[in-house]
Amino acid sequence: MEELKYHYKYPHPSVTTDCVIFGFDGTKLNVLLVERGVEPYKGRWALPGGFLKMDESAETGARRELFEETGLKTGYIRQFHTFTDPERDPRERVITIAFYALVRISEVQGGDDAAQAGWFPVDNVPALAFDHDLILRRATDELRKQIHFEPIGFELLPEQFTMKQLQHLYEAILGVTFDRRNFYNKMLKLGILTELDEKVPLPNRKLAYLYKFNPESYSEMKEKGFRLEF
Amino acid sequence: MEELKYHYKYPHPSVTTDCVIFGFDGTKLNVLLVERGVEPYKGRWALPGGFLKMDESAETGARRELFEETGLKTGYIRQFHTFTDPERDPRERVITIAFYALVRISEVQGGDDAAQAGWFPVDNVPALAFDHDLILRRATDELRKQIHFEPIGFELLPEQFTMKQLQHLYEAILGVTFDRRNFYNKMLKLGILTELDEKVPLPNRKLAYLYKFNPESYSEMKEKGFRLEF
DNA sequence: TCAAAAGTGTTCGCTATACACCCATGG
DNA sequence: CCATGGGTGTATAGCGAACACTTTTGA
Repeated sequence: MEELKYHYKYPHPSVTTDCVIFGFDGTKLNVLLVERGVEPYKGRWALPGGFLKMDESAETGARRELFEETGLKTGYIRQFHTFTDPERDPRERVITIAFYALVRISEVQGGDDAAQAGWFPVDNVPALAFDHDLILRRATDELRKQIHFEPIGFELLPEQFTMKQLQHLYEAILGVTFDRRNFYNKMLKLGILTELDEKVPLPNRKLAYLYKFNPESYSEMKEKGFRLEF
Repeated sequence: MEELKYHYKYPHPSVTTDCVIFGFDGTKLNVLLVERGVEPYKGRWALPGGFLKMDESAETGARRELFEETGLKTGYIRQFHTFTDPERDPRERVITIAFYALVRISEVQGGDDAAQAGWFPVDNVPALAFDHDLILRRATDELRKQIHFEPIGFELLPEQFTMKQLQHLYEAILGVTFDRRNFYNKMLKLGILTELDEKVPLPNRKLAYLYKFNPESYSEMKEKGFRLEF
């Protein structure tokens, strides 16, 4: 029998973190899922996550998971909701603190984890374990809200990108289409992009300007009380 | 010695909910605090909160706390962040799921709780127990963000209110001042207010129109894809 | 020379803002 | 009759949305 070494006067729930890892493949918003190797929901796809250690904050725990699954040590990660339905885990009471992370698919290394992992378009995922469908939906909603007010989209693109790539990203996240010229103007007027000297040949087509996100000028604007709105 | 009846293979944190209860006194945004009767931080003011029961969701727990402190069974309540710093409680590992609630001060009954409770202006609270200063600050920030996109301010006012009261509320929350005429026009154009037939005499002055929030027309607009923006 | 995609500028309508006068009430 | 504060409308500027032509390159 297992040794039960930890004793409390009152019952305590288990606490986990789960992480919705978003990536962009140039066309669609994708999410990284892992296949469960153990019961319950063995063989089902699920969000990467795990138990919170007693000496780490939730964000530290979520970053640990992120690293274990993608090999990435930086990147945007944000806590967005804690899921606490008493029935959400069939075994015992488990509450989970949910995060979403934005990563560059190209920089992702296979996880150390033996678990099978894969990218899926967010609008076409298989049935997930536990309440992870709900968590994914909530994360997508939050990302959509967030991108109106914070320049987080750049975390999903290479450091240097074309305007068209950026437009596709916004369109994929928000589920709308923009007029190309208006999008260009609006983005440039925000003043948070730096135009690079180099141009890049598109897939056997002509040359396009490259841009990069300019965090300094964004911080500057934010300090001056500027409220980004896209 | 206490009886330790609950046993686990791995250590589990304690989980609490804390609730930032906002009220509006006509001039300033206020928060309900309770005085702690036990160590640690005995005698310090703190946010109402308590341990999550094993068979209730976090929101149910937070509503229970809300009722115990204010006697209110309805009202707006929203989870906004979970605080997990390992050092946030000096006794043991405690994570807290934080909510904010919006109530009408006038409807608040004294809590059943023996604890001393009181309203404080959010910009002038005493030093709080634990990390409750931080939680309060974060709640205020969230409320400010939220009120731009959701018609939640009405939860803080009487059912019937004058335009001036509504303006004062928005000004108190956002920390700005509005032009009276523009505020009137903007609010009325949103189409979520019903003008009542009755007028009310202001404090020994003339008569003013009364309005009430119209949730039906708001739901209708929301379904049509209208995005409220104030 | 033709197709595909990038770069660029103008017009128009709407919305946000700034602003002033009249009226009702109570003292 | 005077002071206080509520109710109302207009003029202007800035922003967002709609929109077309030219240029480059590879096939």
